[in-house]
Amino acid sequence: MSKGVTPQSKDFAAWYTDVVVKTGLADYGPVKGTMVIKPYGFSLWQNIKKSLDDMLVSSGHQNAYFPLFIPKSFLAQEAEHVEGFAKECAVVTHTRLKADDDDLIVDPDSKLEEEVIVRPTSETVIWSMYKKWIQSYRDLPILINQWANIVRWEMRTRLFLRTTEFLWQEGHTAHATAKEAEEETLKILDIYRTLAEDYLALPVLTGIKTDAEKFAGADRTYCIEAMMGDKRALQAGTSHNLGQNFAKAFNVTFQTKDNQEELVFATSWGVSTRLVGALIMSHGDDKGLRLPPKVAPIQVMIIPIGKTDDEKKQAIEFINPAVSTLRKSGVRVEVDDRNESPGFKFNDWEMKGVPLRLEIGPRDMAENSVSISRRDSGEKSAIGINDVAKSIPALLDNIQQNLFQQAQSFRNSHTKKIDSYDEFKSFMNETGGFALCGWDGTAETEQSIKNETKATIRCIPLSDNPKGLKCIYSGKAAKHEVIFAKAY
RNA sequence: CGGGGUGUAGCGCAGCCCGGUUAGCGCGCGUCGUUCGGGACGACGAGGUCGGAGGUUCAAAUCCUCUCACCCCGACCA
Repeated sequence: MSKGVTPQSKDFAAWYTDVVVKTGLADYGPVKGTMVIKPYGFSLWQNIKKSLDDMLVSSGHQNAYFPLFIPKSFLAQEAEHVEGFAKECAVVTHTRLKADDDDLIVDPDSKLEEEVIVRPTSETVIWSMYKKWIQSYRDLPILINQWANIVRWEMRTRLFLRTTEFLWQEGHTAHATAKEAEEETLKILDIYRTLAEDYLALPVLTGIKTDAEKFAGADRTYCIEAMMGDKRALQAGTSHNLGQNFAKAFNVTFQTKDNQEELVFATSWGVSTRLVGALIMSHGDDKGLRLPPKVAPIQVMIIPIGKTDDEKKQAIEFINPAVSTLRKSGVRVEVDDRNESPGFKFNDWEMKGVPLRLEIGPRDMAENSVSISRRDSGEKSAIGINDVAKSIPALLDNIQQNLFQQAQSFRNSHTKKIDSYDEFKSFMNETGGFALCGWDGTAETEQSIKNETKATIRCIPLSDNPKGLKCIYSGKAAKHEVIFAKAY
């Protein structure tokens, strides 16, 4: 294995893969498009998961678990939904294997009467259950979330960004009124924005998807969109207002207070392990990862330095009281006592994105201090041993803020208002970034622009104000001011 | 499914065109010793049905045929 990772400027895609594999976040699985999330990557995911789960639970949602397998017929119940997912479903057709000479073959006698699909998302199975659970307005709302794995048999995959199987959470709520469902959809969008910005240090645009880009079966899809280090857009989370579409498909009605029968209103929403990819691509640099402290598996790595084992042991003893204090206050601190050279360890933990590194050697101990390095800025300084425990939380906080600000100013400096299509084309082909443009609201315009430039409408920002704008493509009066970008 | 490419040690590769008997190199790995403040070094050592099947030949990693797998580009993709 060569040292370090491919520089971003040389090949962003190769840099990304290098980072994921060499830092031990994930590895390729044996089946095409699958990945193993290794302990370091899983720990990162669990920190993200914990942050979001706390917010979901404290906003009144409950966790539950629905089956992996769905009757094939369920998918067909909602017309747009089936069209959206049919092409990427794993289908279970048999239940047994049998020996055939030296080989294992599918036992033809075990063919299923009704084939079963592996969930690509759970709306259908969940709504088939909600039908049983909902009779009266008193049964509403239902606010359920599940943490699960799903399978979408995509043709082209990339670690964390698009894998055949991935982990996510999917919320599925049922409401008595359209207003309540819309409020829920927006509440979740705001929780996702908070997760991205306050925990992942990832500035996001919130907006609504065009009909072409919305979820198959939704009335409206809201999303958070982020800019990656190569200026391409990544959809980081979606929140759908499903209206009464799934209630119609599964015939889920309830009795109102005044004894009327009405269809239930629904929402669904999800974020996935793709967020890990978003973190990597928005904060990473040529040395590797730069993890935001709030979700970093290790926040502080301690490197003892000494010519002898004895000196290293002294260094560890020197820092131990501070380590205990930090751990008690919830800081994730580790000591690297591997038998490697200090230089190797510095590079290793920098690649792995640990926010703070403490070096302790004879020189530090003589000064009664420790050397401290920030991964975000590369800054190094010395801190008195007695100040370590109290300054580190503040430093971690500062790193969290700084990563957010760097990502935000990067995005802002690559976001441009454009009103000529010629400029738009060269922006998409050469410069790259987010283009803020007028759009006439037609699917034809959207499709033509996609065909000609590969740029898509990422979202109609919630702050939409098309007054006086003209469509970048047709020149007609703009219906919306939208964000165009090339996306993952 | 179209176009291109690659399969040789855990990883990255050379050898193949022009067949030759013990198949190499770097990294990594093991043991021991010296090192240790920005990717240390030495000695010794372990590790291979050369993707698979068939063929040509005295002889195949190398030539021929078939086959499988994976990667990249495209089409596709909430």
